[in-house]
Amino acid sequence: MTENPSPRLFPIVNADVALFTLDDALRLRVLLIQRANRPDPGGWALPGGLLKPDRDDSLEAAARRVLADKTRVELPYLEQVATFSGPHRDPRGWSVSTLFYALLPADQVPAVAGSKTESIAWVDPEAPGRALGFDHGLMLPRALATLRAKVRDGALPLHLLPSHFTLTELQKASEAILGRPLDKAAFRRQLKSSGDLAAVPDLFVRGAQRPAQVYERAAGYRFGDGHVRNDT
Amino acid sequence: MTENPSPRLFPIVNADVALFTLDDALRLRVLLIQRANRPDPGGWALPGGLLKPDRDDSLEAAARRVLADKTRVELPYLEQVATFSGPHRDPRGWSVSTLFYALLPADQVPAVAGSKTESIAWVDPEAPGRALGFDHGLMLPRALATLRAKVRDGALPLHLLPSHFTLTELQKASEAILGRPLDKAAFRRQLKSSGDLAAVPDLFVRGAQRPAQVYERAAGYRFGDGHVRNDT
DNA sequence: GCCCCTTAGTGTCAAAGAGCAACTAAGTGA
DNA sequence: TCACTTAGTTGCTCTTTGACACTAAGGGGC
Repeated sequence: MTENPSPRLFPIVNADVALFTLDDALRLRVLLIQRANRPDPGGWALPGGLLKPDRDDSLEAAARRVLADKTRVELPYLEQVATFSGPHRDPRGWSVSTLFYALLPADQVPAVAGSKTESIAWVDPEAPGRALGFDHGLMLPRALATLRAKVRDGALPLHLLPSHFTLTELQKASEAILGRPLDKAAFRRQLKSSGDLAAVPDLFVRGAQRPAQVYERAAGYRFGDGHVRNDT
Repeated sequence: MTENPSPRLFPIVNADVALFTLDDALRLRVLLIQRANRPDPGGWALPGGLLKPDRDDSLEAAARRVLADKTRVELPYLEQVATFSGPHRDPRGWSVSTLFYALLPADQVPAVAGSKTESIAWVDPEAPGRALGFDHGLMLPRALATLRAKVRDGALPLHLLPSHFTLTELQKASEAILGRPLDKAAFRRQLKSSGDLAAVPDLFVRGAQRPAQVYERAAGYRFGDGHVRNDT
C-alpha cells in the first residue's frame, strides 16, 4: 500500500461500519473485527478501511466495499452516522473517518465469516467487553444512538429481519434496538394505522399455539427516508 | 496553495457551513458567499474551505476557522450535519466535504462582512434564488432538515437570539425554523414544564402594550445535547 | 383623564395518543 | 378433553396537544 506522501497536508480518509444484527435470542449484536494489519494488529475494532478514490464512488460505496471484503456480506442497509476527525485518533496521522451503521437480516448472520487472518465477534453494543481501537469506543454509542433515534421516531427495523416476518418478531427487533419492552397492543395499533405493512394472505407461522400471521413490507415503505446523499 | 500531489489516492477534504440567523423581520436566513477563487469564481456557495491539518484540530475547528476567515464572526454554535463525497462533486477531483450548520444570534448579523474580494448574501434557505456551486444545492436542504428535526424534538434555538429574550421572540425563532406557526399557549406550557428557561427578575421589554418578561437560559440547559465528538 | 389598540400571558375544553390490563382466539401436546 | 402457550383485540385511564377564548397591562390619541 502506498504511503501518504504528505500526511501534514492530506489527511487519511476512511470509512467505518457498525454492522448490527440479531442473534438467535433476538438480542442486538454488533460486529467487531480483530485487526490483522497496522496499526494496532491484534486489537478489536469496528470493520473499516481506507477510502480508495480509484475504486470507490462515494464514502458509502467505500463502506460497502470494506464490509464485503471483510465479511463476504453484500448489500446490507447502510446509513451515515457522523464523521470523526483529528490529528491523533489514528496513529498514522491526521485522519478523517466517516461512520456508518448497517443492518443485516438475522437469517444472513451465518454468511459472515472472518478471513484467514482476521477473526470476528458479535457483541452486545452496549457492553462490547473489549477495549476498541482508535476512537471506536466513541463511535459505537453514536451509531447505536442514531439507530435508536430512528426507531423511536417510528421507523421499522425491517432490515434486521427476513423479507417475511411476524409482528411479534418485528416487535422483538424494535425492543432489541431500543433496549426496553414495548406494549403489544400499542405497537400493533400503530402499525395498523400506518399502513406500512401488508399481511401475506394465507401465510402463517405455526407452532404449539395460535398461528401467527406473516407480514411483509407494504409497497411504498422505506426505512431510510432521510437519505444519505453523495455526489450528483 | 499546494497542489494535491496524488489526487487519485488522496481525496480533497473540506468543511462547509450553513450559517443560519434571523433577519429584522425574524425570518430565517442563511449565508451565501460569492466565490473569489478557483474553482467556480463568481459562483455562489455556502462558505467552506479546505481542511488544513497543520492548523486544524478537527473538522469542526476547520469549519470554525473558515467561518472566521470569511465573515469575521467567531464562535457561533456549530453542529455536524453529514459528509458528502464523490469523484465529481468538486472539479478538482475526488473530494470529501463535511457539512455543518451554525447558528448566529440575530444581534450579531451586522458583524458579518465580506472580504475585499468576496461578497455575501443572506437568503431564504428554502428559496436561495441562485444556483449554488458544487453540490451545495443538496447540502442546504439537508442542513435545514437537521436543524428542523432538532427544534421539532423540542430543542430551543437560543443560539439565534441574544442571551436575553422574550418568549414571543423565542417563539418567532422556532416558527422561522420550522416554517409554520406555533400555538402560543402550547408553546409556553412546554417551556414552563421543562424548566429550561429562567425569568430574569424585574426585567421587562416595554412597548406600546403590556410589558414582556425577559428570560434567559436556565443553568443546565444546552441546545446541543447530542454532541459532535472528534478526536480523543 | 378616558378609551382604544396592541401585545403579553392564562384558562378551558376536546381530540388524540400512550400505557396498562383484561380478555378472546387458535393451535399443540399430554 | 384439557392445560398451556402465544396471537391478537378490546376497553379504559391518564397525559399530551391543539384550538380558542379570555384576561392583563401598557402606550398613545383625543
